[in-house]
Amino acid sequence: MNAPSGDDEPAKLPTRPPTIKDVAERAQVSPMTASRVLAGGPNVRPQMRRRVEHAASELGYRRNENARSLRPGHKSGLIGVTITNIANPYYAEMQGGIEEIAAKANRRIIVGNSNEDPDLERQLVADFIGRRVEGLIVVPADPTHADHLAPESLGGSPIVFASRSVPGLDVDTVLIDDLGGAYEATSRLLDEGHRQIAFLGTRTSVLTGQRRLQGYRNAHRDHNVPVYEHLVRTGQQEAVGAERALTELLAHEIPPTAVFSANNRNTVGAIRAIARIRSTRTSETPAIRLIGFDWFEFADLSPVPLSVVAHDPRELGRRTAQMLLDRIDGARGGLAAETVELPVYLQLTPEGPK
Amino acid sequence: MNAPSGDDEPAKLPTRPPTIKDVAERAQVSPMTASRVLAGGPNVRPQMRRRVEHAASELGYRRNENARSLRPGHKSGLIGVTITNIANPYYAEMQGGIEEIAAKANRRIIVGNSNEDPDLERQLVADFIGRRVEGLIVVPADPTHADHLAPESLGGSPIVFASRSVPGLDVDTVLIDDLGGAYEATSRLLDEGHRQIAFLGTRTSVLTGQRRLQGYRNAHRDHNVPVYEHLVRTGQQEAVGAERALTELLAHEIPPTAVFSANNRNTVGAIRAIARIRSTRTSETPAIRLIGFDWFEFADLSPVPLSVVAHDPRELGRRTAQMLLDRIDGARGGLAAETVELPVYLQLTPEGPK
DNA sequence: CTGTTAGCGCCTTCAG
DNA sequence: CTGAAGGCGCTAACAG
Repeated sequence: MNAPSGDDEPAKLPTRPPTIKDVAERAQVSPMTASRVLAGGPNVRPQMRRRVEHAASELGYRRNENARSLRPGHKSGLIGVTITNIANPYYAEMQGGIEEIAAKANRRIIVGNSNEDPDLERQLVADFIGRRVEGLIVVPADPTHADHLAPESLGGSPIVFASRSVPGLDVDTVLIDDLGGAYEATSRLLDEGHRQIAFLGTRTSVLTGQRRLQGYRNAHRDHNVPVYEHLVRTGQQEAVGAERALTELLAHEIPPTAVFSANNRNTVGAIRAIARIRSTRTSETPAIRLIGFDWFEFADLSPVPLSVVAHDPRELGRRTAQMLLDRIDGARGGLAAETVELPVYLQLTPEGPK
Repeated sequence: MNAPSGDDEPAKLPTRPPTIKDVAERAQVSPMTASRVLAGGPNVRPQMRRRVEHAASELGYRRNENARSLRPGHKSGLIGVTITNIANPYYAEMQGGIEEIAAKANRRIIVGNSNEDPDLERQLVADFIGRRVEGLIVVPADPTHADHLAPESLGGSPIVFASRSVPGLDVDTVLIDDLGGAYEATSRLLDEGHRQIAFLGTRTSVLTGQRRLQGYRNAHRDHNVPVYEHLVRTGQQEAVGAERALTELLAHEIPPTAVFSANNRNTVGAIRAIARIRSTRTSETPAIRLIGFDWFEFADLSPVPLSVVAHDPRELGRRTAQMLLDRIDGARGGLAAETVELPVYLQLTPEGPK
C-alpha cells in the first residue's frame, strides 16, 4: 500500500523534500507547467499560476539546485575558498570581504580550513571541484607543494590566490605590498637612528614572510647598515614563540634597540616581551622601539609604544573575489594572469584600518 | 563535424568537465565499469581497473557530486551556516570550530553572512535548503522575525542555533551561560563594595544582551542593591558607541565607580573611555573598575585594569556542529530539542581562553 | 566479472 | 497556452 494519503493534508513528516512532480500533482498540472511557473516564466494562465504557487507554498517546495546545476549551461553558484587558518581574525576579515562580493553576485562560498597543510588543501580543492564550484580562492599553504593548484589540474575552474603567491604558477594573485611595507618600516627605524633592529617573522617557507624579510634587508642595504644576523629570528608561527625569541634577544650582549615584527602574531609576542622586560628595568633605560606589520584592534592601546604597517584584509578579500568573478564571467577571458599588490600604510599612531 | 579528435591526446581546452562517460570511452569500457572502479568497488578485473584509472587521471576526471547527490539515499555533504557577522573574531573562532567538526565528519560548510538582517537570513536559508544541505547552523539575527527558522518551514533539515536562542521555537540550541556570567561578574563588583556600576550592552532585542542584563539585575537584587537606571546603557553595537556612552556616564553627577560591559565591543569602548578620562584626572582619583564579558586577545595587556568573563567560542562551534551531526545521523532522532549552556570563567587576571 | 536499464529532479525542445 | 519526450551525470538493480 503506497497509496498517497488524502490530497489536501500536507504530510507531517516529509521523509524526502517535495519535488516539482509533487507540486504538479497537487496543483493538477503537468510538471512542465509547474516548472514554468516556478521559474517565473511567461505563457501560463493566471489560474494555473495561482494553483501551482499555492501548492508549492503548501508543500514548502524548494527547487533542487543540485539537480538544476546538472542541466547544460547551468552553474553551481558556488565558490570554493580554502584558508590556512579560518580562526585568524585577519583571514576572517578577508573571508568577510569575499563573501560580500560573492553574495552581490548571487554566489555562495564554501569554505575549508587547510590548516597550512598542503595535503588537506589538495583534498579540499578536489572536493570543491567535485561540487563543480565556479571558481576557487586559495590562500596557498605551501608554495613548494602546490601542483594541485595549477590551472591545468583544475579542470578549467578559474583560481585566484589570496595573500600569498606561488612562484612558477601563472595564476591571478592578490597580495599586499609586503616588500614595500617592510622596507618602509625598517627604513623608518634606521632613519630614527637605530642600528640594531631585530626581525621577528614566520618561517620563510611562507612567501609572505620571505618578502617581508627581504624588505627588511633591502632597507638595511640601501641605508648602508649591516644586518646583525643574530637579530633575525624567523620561525615563530605563534605569539608565544615570538615572545620567547625576543626575550632571548634582549638578553643578548648585542641587544636590539628596535624591533620590526613581520606579522600580528609576532607583534603580540613582542609587545608581551617588551612589557615584561620594561618592568624589570630602570626608567632611564630607553624604551624599545617597535613597528609591527598588520594592524590589529588595540594597536592604539598597546602598553608599549607601537607603530604598525596597516592594510585592509577585507579589501584583499573583495579584490580577490572580484578578480575571480571577472574570470568566471569571461570578462578577462584570455588575458594573462595578473598579480595585484594592495598598498600598506605606515601608521605612527595606529588607528583603525583605512 | 563533431567527430572527436584522436583518442590519446587530452583536449587542451576542455569546455566542460569530463564525465564518467568520457572516462569509459577512453578506457574502452562501459560507464558502469568505470563507475565501479571509481567508487573503489569490488569485482573488477585488475586490467580494467588500471585502464579506467589511467583514463580518469589523464582526463583529470572528478566525479560530479551534484549529480551523485541526486541519487536516492545520497546526501549533499553540505552544512549551511549563517552568521550575523563573519568578520567578528568571535564568530570567526566559532566558524573554525564548526568547520573542524564538520571536516572530521567529511562534511563541507557553506557560509553566509546575514549581517543581522532577518530578510537576508531568510534568503540564505532558502538557498541552503535548495542546495539540499544536510543541516543548518544559524546565529539567529532577530528572534522576533524567525518564522523561516522554524523546523516545519525547513523541509526536514535539522537546525541548531548557536550563541543565541529564539524563544518559542523548539530547536536545539547551544548558548553560553550569559546569565551566570553576568551575575558572577556583577556580584564580584558588588562584593568589592561598588554601588554605582554601569552596564554597557547591545540592544536588548539581541537575546544574549537581554540575558546579560538580567544577570546584572539579578545580582543587584540578591545583594539588595538598587540599580541606578541611568547607569544602564544598552544599544551600543560598536565600540565607538560604547566609548561615547561611558564618557557621558563618567561626566554624570552620579558617575559609576565600576563598569560591567556585556560584550567585547562594549569592553573595547569602555577601555578607550577610561584610558582617556584617566589622563585628565589626578592620580589620586580611584581607578574605574572594569569587568567585560568575552575574552579577547590583549585583554591581559589592557592599559586599564580589566577582568573578563571568558568563554570559548571555538568550543561553542564544536558543540553546535556535533549536535547537528547527531541529529543528521539520527543519533538523537526523536528526542526533544535541547539547549546546552557552555560555562564561563571569571578571570581576574585575564589569560587566553581555556 | 561486465553491461543494460532505468530514474534521481529539472528544464530545453518540440509537438499539440 | 500546455504537455510529452528526452537527457544532464551518476549508480542501484538486475541481467548476461
